[in-house]
Amino acid sequence: MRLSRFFLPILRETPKEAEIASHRLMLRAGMMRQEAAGIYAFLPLGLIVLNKICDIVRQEQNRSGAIELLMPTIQPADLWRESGRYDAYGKEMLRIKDRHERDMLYGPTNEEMITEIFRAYVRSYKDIPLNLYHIQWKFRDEVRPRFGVMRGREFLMKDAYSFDVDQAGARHSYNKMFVAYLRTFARMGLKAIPMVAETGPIGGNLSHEFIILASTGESEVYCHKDYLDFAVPDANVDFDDIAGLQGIVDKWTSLYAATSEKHEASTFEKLSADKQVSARGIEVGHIFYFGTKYSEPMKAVVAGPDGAEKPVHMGSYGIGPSRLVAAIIEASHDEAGIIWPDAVAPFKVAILNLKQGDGATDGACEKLYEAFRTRGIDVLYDDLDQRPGSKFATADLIGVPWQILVGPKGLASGQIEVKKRSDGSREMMNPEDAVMRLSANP
RNA sequence: CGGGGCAUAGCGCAGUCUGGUAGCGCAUCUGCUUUGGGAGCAGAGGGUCGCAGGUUCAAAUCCUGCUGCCCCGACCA
Repeated sequence: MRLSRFFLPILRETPKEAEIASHRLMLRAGMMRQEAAGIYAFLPLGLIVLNKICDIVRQEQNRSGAIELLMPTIQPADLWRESGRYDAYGKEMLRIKDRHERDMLYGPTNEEMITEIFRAYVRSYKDIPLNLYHIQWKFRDEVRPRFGVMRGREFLMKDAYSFDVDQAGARHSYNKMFVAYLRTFARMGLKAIPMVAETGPIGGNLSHEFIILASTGESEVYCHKDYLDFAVPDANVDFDDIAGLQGIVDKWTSLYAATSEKHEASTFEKLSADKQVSARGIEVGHIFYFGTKYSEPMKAVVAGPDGAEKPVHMGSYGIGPSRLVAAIIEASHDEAGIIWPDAVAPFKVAILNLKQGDGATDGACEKLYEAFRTRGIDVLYDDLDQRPGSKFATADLIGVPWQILVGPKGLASGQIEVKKRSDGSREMMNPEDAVMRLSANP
């Protein structure tokens, strides 16, 4: 992408409403724009990142055997009357009427609808287990939205729903998501720790929140330090290996880890002092097993081998991709701006033409730009007619992992400078070597 | 939902107390000079002062009502 043809409205000054780093940086880097309290438009740079996050989420959901569909944002109220949640959900649910005065709502979650879809088609135990997910915008009319997309009212959520014949099956489905989540967050460069959690209005009795540690997090959390060094299952993990998967989950739940709601100080304090981590955290995922809470009232039943119909055992599993954009920034930034982990970086490489209009630098930049493009590397070419200082500031702000500085100084000896955003290290090299180096492991 | 605050140009702000026809920095546009960490000079454009009433010869400024947004707390992917 040529910066001169991109839409990147960066701000030099911080809008006054932004208190925390991710909110500030997302506004300054031209990633999003607030349209109302807790409601944001994603601008091109923000959307690229959001899509990369969704890609990773999708890949890991698919790897675990979950199947993607897409449900609507607007739902009929009658579905929610069946489950009893139309009255129970309260003011967080945005209720609307259509032109025929029918009660509708903007979905805060999709248990009812997925159960309706399931019961419409699935009749036999032979057709399950089944895990269906979608990535769709949700609306929860939060009392007090804040911190940008960290706690917005409209937010993107990946929500998966599992259906099993019995509790043991549901447990395995739960474990699949547990392991998929470990992999998902690790691929984004995050250390997410599963913590025992309250089940909230979703219901059920087995639940973990996936929390990343960050000083600006909204939850108080307590955990064993060793979790920070646990190895995440690799891509070859066998999701059909019931015992193997249970082993992974057992390991990841063997040590103390709880949010403040479930915190037991007496247990926590028995850990040796150097293993006690008491911190703030950001919830980036939440998984639940809730049995027949919805299948029973909504009559989602399957016939067993004996012909008897029984309600299915369900679980639901959420990840907030829009919140993850902010969470990743909270976990990875410095004074100058964002530092994107490679996997979600909007561009891997930024070429900075330090003397736009100069034949030598223009030529070298164009050649580099073409070389990266033909190799399929996401590259941003800063071809604006601006001074070097502002180009450095922009590149640092938007957090591209690798910056290639092309100026007369280096070109005099046929070299360009490669700067690594994460640690600021720089190295002079030939353009060809830079292309080789940065194309090596995509 | 309780408590506090803010609303003036794209962004950050001054002007409001003490009423007199709106200003600063950055950004934008034009020209020239610059070019390795947010350039300099000269010029230009851009605002029904959140909305609606009221007081007054005159309202960004005073009064009343409304709306939006932010922060702290209680609740939440």
